[in-house]
This record gives sequence, C-alpha cells and structure tokens, in this order.
Amino acid sequence: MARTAGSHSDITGPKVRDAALTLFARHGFAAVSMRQIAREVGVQVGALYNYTPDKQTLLFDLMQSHMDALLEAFSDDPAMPPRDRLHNFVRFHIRFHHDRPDAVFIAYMELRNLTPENFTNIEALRKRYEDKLEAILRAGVSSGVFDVADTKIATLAVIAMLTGVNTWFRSGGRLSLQDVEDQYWQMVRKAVSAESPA
Amino acid sequence: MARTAGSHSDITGPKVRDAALTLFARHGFAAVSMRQIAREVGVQVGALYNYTPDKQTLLFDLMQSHMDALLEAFSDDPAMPPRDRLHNFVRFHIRFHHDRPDAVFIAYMELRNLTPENFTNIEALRKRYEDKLEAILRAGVSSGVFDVADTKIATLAVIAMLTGVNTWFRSGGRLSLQDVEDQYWQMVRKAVSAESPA
DNA sequence: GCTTGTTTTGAACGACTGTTCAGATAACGT
DNA sequence: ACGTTATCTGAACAGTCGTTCAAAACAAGC
Repeated sequence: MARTAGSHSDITGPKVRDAALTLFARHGFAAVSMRQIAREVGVQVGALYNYTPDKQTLLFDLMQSHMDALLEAFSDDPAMPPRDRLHNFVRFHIRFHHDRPDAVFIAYMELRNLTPENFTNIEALRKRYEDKLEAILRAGVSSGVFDVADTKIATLAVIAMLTGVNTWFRSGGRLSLQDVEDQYWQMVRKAVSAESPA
Repeated sequence: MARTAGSHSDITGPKVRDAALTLFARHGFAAVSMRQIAREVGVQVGALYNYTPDKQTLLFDLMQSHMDALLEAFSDDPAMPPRDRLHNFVRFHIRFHHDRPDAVFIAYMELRNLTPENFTNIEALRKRYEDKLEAILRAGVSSGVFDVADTKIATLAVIAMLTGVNTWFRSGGRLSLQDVEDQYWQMVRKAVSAESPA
C-alpha cells in the first residue's frame, strides 16, 4: 500500500493541526507522541512529516497561528473614550479565548517546550497584545478616568484575571457567557477606575 | 559497587524531591526522565525507587505537600472586618506564592498529568483554599462593604489575578515585593468594593 | 568485631521515542 | 490514456523510557 484513496493535503493538513491541538492541550506537548497524532488523523507516522518538518515546529506553528489570529481579531479605536475601549477589550478577550480553549491552553502552558528562538518569537507577539491593553489604560490615566499606580502591572493583572475564565467556564452551565462578561467587566472597571473623592 | 559512603535516606530523600521539583517546573513532568532526576541527585536511577513507588506518585506528593503547606500557612480571623481579612489574604497569597515559584508552577501546570484519583484529591485541596477567600467576600457582601454579583466568580477572578504575579515578578527588579503587594491590593480592593453612590 | 538492616549499583526488561526513506499507489494535467 | 506529481505505507534507525531486582557495600546497634 501507499497513497490512499481520497487523500489530499487540503484535508490531511488541517486534520494534523486539529489533532495536534487537541492532544497537546489534553496531555501536554511532551506527553503526546507523533504516533498518537497519526492515529488520531488516521494515517501512519511518516505521513505527518509531509506537514511539518518536526514536532517542535508543529507546536510553534500552532502557537504562532493562535497569536496571529488574536492580534488580527482585536480592533481598538483610540478615538473612543478609554472606558469604552476597555469595555471592548474585556468583552473581546473573554469571547475570543472562550472560543478556542485548546489553543489558549497550549499558548500559555507549552512556552517552555519551545526552542529559545521560537520562544522569543511567541513572546514578542504576546507583548504586542499586552501593549494594546496598556495603551488603553494609559489613555485612561492621562484623562483622569483611570487610576492605577503602574499601567504595566495593571495590564498583566487584568489579562491574568480575564484569561482565568478559561480555567473554569464552559458554555451550558449555570451562567451564560454574557453573564461572565458582565461580571468581569464590573470588576475590571472598578479595579482601574479613579475613585470618587470621599 | 553498591551502597556508597555517606549515603542516607534523610539526605537523599529531600534531594530527590528538590531535584524533581526543579526539573518538573523547568521542563514539565512528561519531559523529565527518572534518569535526569537521578543525575541531578547524583545517584543511579534504581535508587530513586527507594523514595517513590513510581514517577506519578512523586509528582502527586510534590503537589500535595504544596497544597498542604498552603492551607496550613494561611490564617484568617472571621472576627475582623472583611476589608482587613481580604487585605491579609492578598498579601499572604502573593508572598506565599512568590516564595515557592516552582511548586506553584507545578501545582497549576501538571494537573493534567495526574491520574483521575490523584487529580480529584488535589482539586479538593484547591477548593478548600478558594473557599477561604469566598468566605471573606461573602462576609463583606453581607455587611455591605463589598459588592460583587457572584462571590464564586469573584473568588476565581481574584485568585487568577494574584497568581499571575508569579508569571512575571522576580525579586531584584525595578519593583519590590512590597510595591507589588500594594498595587495588587489597591486593584483587588477597588474591584470588589461597593461604590459610593453618585 | 560482628550482625542486622539500609542504601546503592549495574544490568536488564520490553516498550516506546522522533525521524528518515525507498517504494507503492492515487490524483491530476494533458 | 499516459506521464507526472502528490501522498501515504511500512520498515527501519539508534536512542530513551519507567521499572525491577539480585548482589554489593556501607551504617548502626550491640
């Protein structure tokens, strides 16, 4: 046997990425073998190497695609009031991350399995995303509607809090995604807002 | 050769746990081999099995010790004002986690490498810790000083935010741990506090 | 100094790892 | 219909994996 009926890279390629994403998220990069991925795709191990030069690159490509999609999907209008921009960010972050829990999980957990070069690359993308939030916070501080001692710290604090949603929330439970968005928005808004004088 | 001069379980035992903690944190449980741990300890692989029945149990014991120490170290006085209790929690959490970044990292990242039974066990300990914070928030909501829509969500949000400190803060940089504590306290305090009427 | 118990070695087990590649077969272009 | 290209198989490579265990060497108690 060799090439199989119906085989096509347009079909197998995405299958490989999907299988890798799911398995890496569930068991961790190091714990998943190329043979497991192949089995999930329905193919022999060797065939995977038509779609990635090696396992490390497969991981890196998944992370990079995720970060690219994240940066691509977020839109911000500097002309709007900082409060509205922050509200938009909070809603976007929760929704975007909720829609792709596996990719998010990998992007946060498998950084240490990247080669130093790949790590630097992904970190730069993450930094670009953080900078978008920090710009919003800075604008709010400038105009006096926000009050945070250090916008860099506040940025990291807000992102950590929002990303935490993914560790517990799944659709179909007691709360809707809208409820979650609303509650996190209230907390974020209050956390960074200037307090009215006593 | 066999038993080596100066060998003793009181010495080797802690060495095994320390080496495992460091290596698991740095490379991940699945990526670290028993032979790597043995090399770090300065011993042959077989000797490790005097200190753990298997690799999985070694991981579990590290996690359980960490969670036990966490629950043991935190003290709360229900008689105090909720605001002070929360302040105490925030400071404690940041400090305790800052002091043991490897154990924290493992406790959060390696949950998926636990057997179902071990996972359930660790999750129960984590839940007990979360409940301590939730009790504080509930007390504050009851007395009107706090205002959060759902204390369970607020609990998870605050913990995620605080634990996030560990991903970026290391002593010796631009900020002291005290600075970080102060800033996070301000954000947490504002996030859960009742707003003064307009 | 001798015995008992503790600790480690060194070798071995079968299974699994990521990766390569020649050969086989299907799909595609003409 | 036929040549070319794309895709996959199956086998192989040299290592590494977690774990076990008899035998050896040290420590501790008497």
